[in-house]
Amino acid sequence: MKKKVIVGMSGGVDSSVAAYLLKEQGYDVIGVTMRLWQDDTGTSQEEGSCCGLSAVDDARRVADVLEIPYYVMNFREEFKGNVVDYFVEEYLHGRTPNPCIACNRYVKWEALLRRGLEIGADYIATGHYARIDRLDNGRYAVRNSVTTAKDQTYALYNLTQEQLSRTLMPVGEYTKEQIRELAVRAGLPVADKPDSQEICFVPDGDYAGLIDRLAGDRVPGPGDFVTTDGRVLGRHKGISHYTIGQRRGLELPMGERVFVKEIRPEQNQVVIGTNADIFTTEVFCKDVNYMSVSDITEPVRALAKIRYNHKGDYCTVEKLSDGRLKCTFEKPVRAATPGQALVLYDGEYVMGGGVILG
RNA sequence: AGGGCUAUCGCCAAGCGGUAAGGCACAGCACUUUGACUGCUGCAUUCGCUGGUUCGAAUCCAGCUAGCCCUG
Repeated sequence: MKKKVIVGMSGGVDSSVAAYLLKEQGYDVIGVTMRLWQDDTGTSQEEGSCCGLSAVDDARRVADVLEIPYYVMNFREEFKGNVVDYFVEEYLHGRTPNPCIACNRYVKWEALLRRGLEIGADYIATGHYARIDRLDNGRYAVRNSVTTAKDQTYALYNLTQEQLSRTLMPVGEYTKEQIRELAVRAGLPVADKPDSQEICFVPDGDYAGLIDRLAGDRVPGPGDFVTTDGRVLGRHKGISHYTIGQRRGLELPMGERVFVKEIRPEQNQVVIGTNADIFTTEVFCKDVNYMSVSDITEPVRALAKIRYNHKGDYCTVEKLSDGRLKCTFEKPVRAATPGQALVLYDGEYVMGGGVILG
């Protein structure tokens, strides 16, 4: 009896090859594109989006070539509630969200997986550059892709054991180059599509416009730029326009480069400092998801990534009585940003992670 | 309205008779799952204004204007 797998197809090269590989491996493959954001009017939405019109067209063509069943499923509500609203809310509170992590956990691996199970699937699969292993301790953990250059484990730290036990990521065994070659060899019509870039529901990068549209008068207005010792340096455009470590767009001619050191939502202030001012050695995080380990009972040394694309630095992780994690880095890290994820690594495996606190 | 000082790119600031440094800001591009960081490129034919001296002035001289300080 063939195992049935639902492949989330974005219309891009990676997920297309994932479907191809699974079929080659003997699975009963069903292609699904998730309708996430695009509205019913069918307007705009260009390439680079994971949920636009071209995505559906391309995915359908790939499914045709592979001769697998293909469906478009509507997840707009789930996406709006778990990703977009969260994204906006975080910015309103002066934090910097990572929507892809929320999308993975709550939309792809919760809504899609549930829907897949309902139609009899055994697994869900995606085109992520990561691998999943079952460890000796019985736990499932996301493992680095064979290419460190294209590693996407950071965005997957929040998946549950249940979700991981039903997940396949065939693309993690290859490099991006090999994936493109496979796409060409398999005759997939998307072999040379460019990688997507921006956050999919803000393709033009206009965060402010999106936040204005969704939050309206709840968007925080202008306030003061201040120094740590309370000196007012100027006016800012509203805290949702800034993130920790940001330099550009401040419009503060201080003679030297200055950066956002802290955002104080309750006082509507943005604290400014020099580059040296934004390094910290201690980072706290909450909402911890444990992956390769079931818990952290005593201090442990681990590599930690503080943002996507951070190469990682070593720290000692300690679990506090309230469940939060205290990470003490061996070397100060730059611009730890509330709202972003801190992901811990145990060798090649994701140990767990949480959300950075202010 | 007596005396002194200063006026150079959006901000700060070199320059001191030989044909406008630099920093910050800003813009574009690259990179990018932080509107991040970083990198690259660009950014005063012109030096408060008007005359004068000189082969040649932002640099010297005169007047005017503006700001600051002191004395009334």
